[in-house]
Amino acid sequence: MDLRHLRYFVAVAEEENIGRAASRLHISQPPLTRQIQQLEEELGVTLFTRTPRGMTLTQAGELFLDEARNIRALVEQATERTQRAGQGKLGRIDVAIFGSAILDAIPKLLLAFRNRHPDVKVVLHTMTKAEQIEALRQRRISVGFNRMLAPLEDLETRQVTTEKLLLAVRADHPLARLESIPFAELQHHPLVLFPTGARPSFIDKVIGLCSERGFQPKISQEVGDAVTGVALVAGGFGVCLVPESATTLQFPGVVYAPLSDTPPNFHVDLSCLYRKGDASPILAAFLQTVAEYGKS
Amino acid sequence: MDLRHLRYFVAVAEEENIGRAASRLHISQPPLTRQIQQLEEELGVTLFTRTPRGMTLTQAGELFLDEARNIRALVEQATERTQRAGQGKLGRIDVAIFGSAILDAIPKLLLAFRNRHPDVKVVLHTMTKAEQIEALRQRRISVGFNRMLAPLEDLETRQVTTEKLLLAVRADHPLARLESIPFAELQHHPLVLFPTGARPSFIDKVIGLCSERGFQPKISQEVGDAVTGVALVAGGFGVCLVPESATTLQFPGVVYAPLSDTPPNFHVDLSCLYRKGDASPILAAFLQTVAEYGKS
DNA sequence: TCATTCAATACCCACAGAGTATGATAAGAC
DNA sequence: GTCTTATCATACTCTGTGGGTATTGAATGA
Repeated sequence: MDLRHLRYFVAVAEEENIGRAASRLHISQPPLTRQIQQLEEELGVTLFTRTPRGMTLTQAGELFLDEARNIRALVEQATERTQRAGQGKLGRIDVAIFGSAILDAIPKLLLAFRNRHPDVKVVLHTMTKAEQIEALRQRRISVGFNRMLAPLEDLETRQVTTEKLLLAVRADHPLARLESIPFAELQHHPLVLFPTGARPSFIDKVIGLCSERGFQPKISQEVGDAVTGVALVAGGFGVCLVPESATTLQFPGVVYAPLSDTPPNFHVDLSCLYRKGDASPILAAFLQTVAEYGKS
Repeated sequence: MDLRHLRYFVAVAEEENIGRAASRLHISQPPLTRQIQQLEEELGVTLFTRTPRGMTLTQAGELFLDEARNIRALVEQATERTQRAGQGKLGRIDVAIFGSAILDAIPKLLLAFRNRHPDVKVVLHTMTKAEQIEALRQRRISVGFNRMLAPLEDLETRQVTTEKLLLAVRADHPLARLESIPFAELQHHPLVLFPTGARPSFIDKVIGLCSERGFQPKISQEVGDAVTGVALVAGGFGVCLVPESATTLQFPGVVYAPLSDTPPNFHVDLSCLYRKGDASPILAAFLQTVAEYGKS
């Protein structure tokens, strides 16, 4: 039995006339007769009673008509859904983020993707950089967001945004009174750094900027994420360089001040990471949104 | 797209290897490759990622696998149900009965049929003989039960049972004292007759039996059915000839007495009536049960 | 570096589905 | 009653496609 048999059967059942059904199906009458006979023979059931006025369904035929319509509808639905899945419009994507990445770009980006692909379920996982890389290789996630990504053999990176850096200081700190803080000032104040864990990280970026200017920062404390870092600034542990997006994090008694006289490349990138050669259409759609987001 | 495509696709998806899937399907590898390619092309969707180790489903492929399995299960179920319908094991049959036919044979027969064909819904309609004939011609029913059926052009009859006749008399009636009542006694007592309506009927049977013996019965009253007839006997309207099965109808103050010295053919048939050339397998199964019931 | 193991391609054959022409049958028209 | 017309079924031919064999291409692992 074939889907063709079902299509033909439904046509004949609806027209109650082989000739009309044949022309509706754009074939001639004899092959249609044969197909119906074949179907009946294969089922071992008489589906129609033949009269000189046409064909009428038997009771078994009525039942089979219902079933045939169901099957055809299901087939249509299956192709439609599969095609949507193939276009990245239906399905699921697992995305890794890191602690403070949720502060700015990521939520906007996810919102944009959700609006464009409402039937794609986005599952978020909070992971460190090392965890993201492993999860990508094990195919537990399709894309991860992070900073300071070094090139890798099997993983591709793409820059999402770039942000300049600001200094988080206590409101009652002497530096807070300045309009903008000269970068060199950093050598005189203890620094809170983040994140701990996998290198290279934002920590190395800050240390690198300092050494470009010929000094080594005084490290007051290393912490896991920007939130904790700013909290320690409030607690008097020193000052802390943060990406601009972290300023959405308003903390009582802490202000974010711009710096002047900064070294070149005084900014930090947010990138995403995915498997080389991953042909998933959902990933492609996701990266498409990422790219358009980066432009704006 | 074909059911074959689905069958092949499921095999490949399950084996994750075209060669193994091909041997499972008892075909060689190249045609299977081509069928899968065809399917992908028709859907416009990549269902598998090809690796040198085999084929693994894409996300869209996973979805399509679900759908394909559903469709195949539905097809299987459809053929199975249709075949059961074609064998008269599934469906519905509309059966007409007349008033007092429900007294004996019909319920037993329906019970036997129900037991043998539990998935066939039997719908009962109470109709007079004329109504049954019209309903049969209009295909509103498939079979009717009645007595005294004359041969008809387009309808077939089949005898179900034959019953002898008994006389319903009041318990305080002089005849009730006799062991058995000589038939000729009937000419001295008023008779209650049933049913009114379409001729020939049971009434004609009784009158015929009397005239065979050379007398005309005194007709006390004509009523619609046996129940009313026996009720009038209880009320003193006279005596009433009833088929044996009516004795299940116990009425206070009425007894059923056998007759002696009866004319030949002193019994009445219960027959069923159906369309000539009706090929419905459910009717065939029903008539099969009727035939076997008649034997026992 | 070579053997192994996949899928993909090239090419051929046979069968089944579609076409044309015709037959069989019953219902209406006159 | 006869003829026409509608229906479905059959006979026969042809072509497209599914399936077969042989081979190539690509990647992995010994």
